[in-house]
Formats: sequence, C-alpha cells, structure tokens
Amino acid sequence: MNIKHAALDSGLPVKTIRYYDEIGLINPARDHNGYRDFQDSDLHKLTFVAQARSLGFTIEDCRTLLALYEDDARESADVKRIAKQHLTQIQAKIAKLNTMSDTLSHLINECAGDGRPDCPILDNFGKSGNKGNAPK
Amino acid sequence: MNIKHAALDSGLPVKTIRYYDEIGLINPARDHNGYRDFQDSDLHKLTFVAQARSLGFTIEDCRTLLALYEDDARESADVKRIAKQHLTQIQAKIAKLNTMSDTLSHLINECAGDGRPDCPILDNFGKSGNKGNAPK
DNA sequence: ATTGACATTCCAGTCACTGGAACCCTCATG
DNA sequence: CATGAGGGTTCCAGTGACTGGAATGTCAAT
Repeated sequence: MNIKHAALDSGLPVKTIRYYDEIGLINPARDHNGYRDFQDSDLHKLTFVAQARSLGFTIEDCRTLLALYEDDARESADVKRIAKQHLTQIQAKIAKLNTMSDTLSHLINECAGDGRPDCPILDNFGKSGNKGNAPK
Repeated sequence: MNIKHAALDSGLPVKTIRYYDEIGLINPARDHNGYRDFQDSDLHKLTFVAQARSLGFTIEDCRTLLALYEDDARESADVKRIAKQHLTQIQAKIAKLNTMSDTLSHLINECAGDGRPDCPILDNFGKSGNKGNAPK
C-alpha cells in the first residue's frame, strides 16, 4: 500500500506520515524503488497514533503508548498512569483558558467599541496587575 | 534603568525583554556602553505586553494593540474587534480540550489500571474512529 | 516522447521563547 | 594593579509537531 492510501486510511496527511517515519514512530518496508510500502500493522500504528494525538498526547507519549500497545506483557496500570497525567495537564490548560476567557469577556463587555479612543481593554493592559509574576 | 530592573518591574524574564527588543516590540535607548537604558515609557510597554500575553494574545496582536495604545486617534471598536476574535479562539480551544477531557476521563474510568494487559484505553486507540478526518 | 500523478529527500519556516557560549563593562576588594 | 563578582552584550541552536517548497525520481498511459 502506498503512502497516499495510508494517508487516506489513517486520516493523517502524507507529510505527517513521512515525519512519523523520520522520527521512528513507524518503520514501513520499502519497495525496490524506495517507495514506502505500508502493511496492515503500519496502518494500525498510524491509526493508533492519530487517535492518541487527537486526544492531545505528545509524540513521546505516543511512542511510549505504542510500545505498550505492542507489549503483550504490559500492565494496564502503566497506560492508566500516563493517561491520568495527561488528563491533569489538559484540565490545567482548561482552567487557564477559562480564566483568560473570563477576564477577556469582562473587558469586552466594558468596552464601548465605537469611534472614540476610550478603551477599558487598553486601560487594563496599561496597568501592571501582574507584578507578582515570577520571571523564573 | 537596566534590563534586570525592567525585568523585575515588568515581571518578564530578561531574555524575553531582549527578544521583544529584537523583534521590535520595544526600542529602549542605549547607554554609552551599549547597555539598554529603560525609560518609564518602555516599562509601560513591557507591562502592557506582559498583560496581553498573559491573556493569550499573540505577539502580532500585541504589536497591533500597542500601536493602538499609543494612537490618540484610535477607535475602541478596533480594539474590541481584536479582543473578540481572540476570545472566540480561546473558547474554541476550551471546547476542544473539554472534548478531549471527556473522552479521556471516560477511558480512564473504564481502565482497571492493574497488572493485567487488558486496557480499554489502548483498545480505543487501536480502533480507528477518526476515519472522517480531513488530512487537509 | 511526453505528460501527469505518484513517490523520494532535504532544507527552511512556524511560534515565542529559552539555554548556552563567548565576550565586554564596572566596581570593590586584596 | 590583578582579580572576581555580577552586571551587560551578541549570536547560535533547540524546542514540538509539523508544514511548505524545491529538486528530483518512478511509473503507467497517451
């Protein structure tokens, strides 16, 4: 099966599949002409990674998860731990975005949005308010 | 005022301030020795950008917003429009993350997380489920 | 022989920094 | 006066996960 077919089947762009090959997530066979030749097992891996990526797992997580997927002696606890960690990160992101959304919504509501220069949004940005930030 | 002081005052890392100079967000004066010398106006800009960035605005948005901030003839409608667009993007991200969170929570709940290999999380990843994805 | 649709590799760019190397300046101390 | 600490400077490379483009190769059909 050629790469275009693999792309259509997995739902991934051709470029991305080549990239996954380059970083060693997959390792499809090659034809006499150097073209990649995808087997069902390669397709499964691509689908797997596509699913994991769509849930926001990093490539490195995908690598680990793929290894577990192929390991008959795996313990589901390992998978669950990775998933839980990732969920925590997602929820942290959501919390941060919700804070942003709230602040921004409030400012937008206050802003007349007309032809005059007065603007609570800009006013707010001009006032520090984040002095406590640790610059690391 | 030296860069370290500007960093403490603005809550931004020194490196980031140099970067903002490099990309032309700020343009502080220089001493005889080549050191940056920050005025109050530079500090205001840094604080402004720090605030906008903390709400997730891109650097390019910050550039536009800074220009509006300094434009006495601005129209608040311009600011509001940018803010609204950004809010929409934030909310789209939140929606996507919520979907991820829901799916992942569900899978985690189903997973025993013990020493056995059976794992609904991996099972789910192995099953396409995203055939409809447009690879672009 | 040429066209078109495939495929390949390699290089550069994205975004907003961040780390590190190599070096300069200034002041206080021994 | 040499040295060291603690500022500053520039430039280069790396991050994550692709994405775009150029230059080139392959294959079947016209």
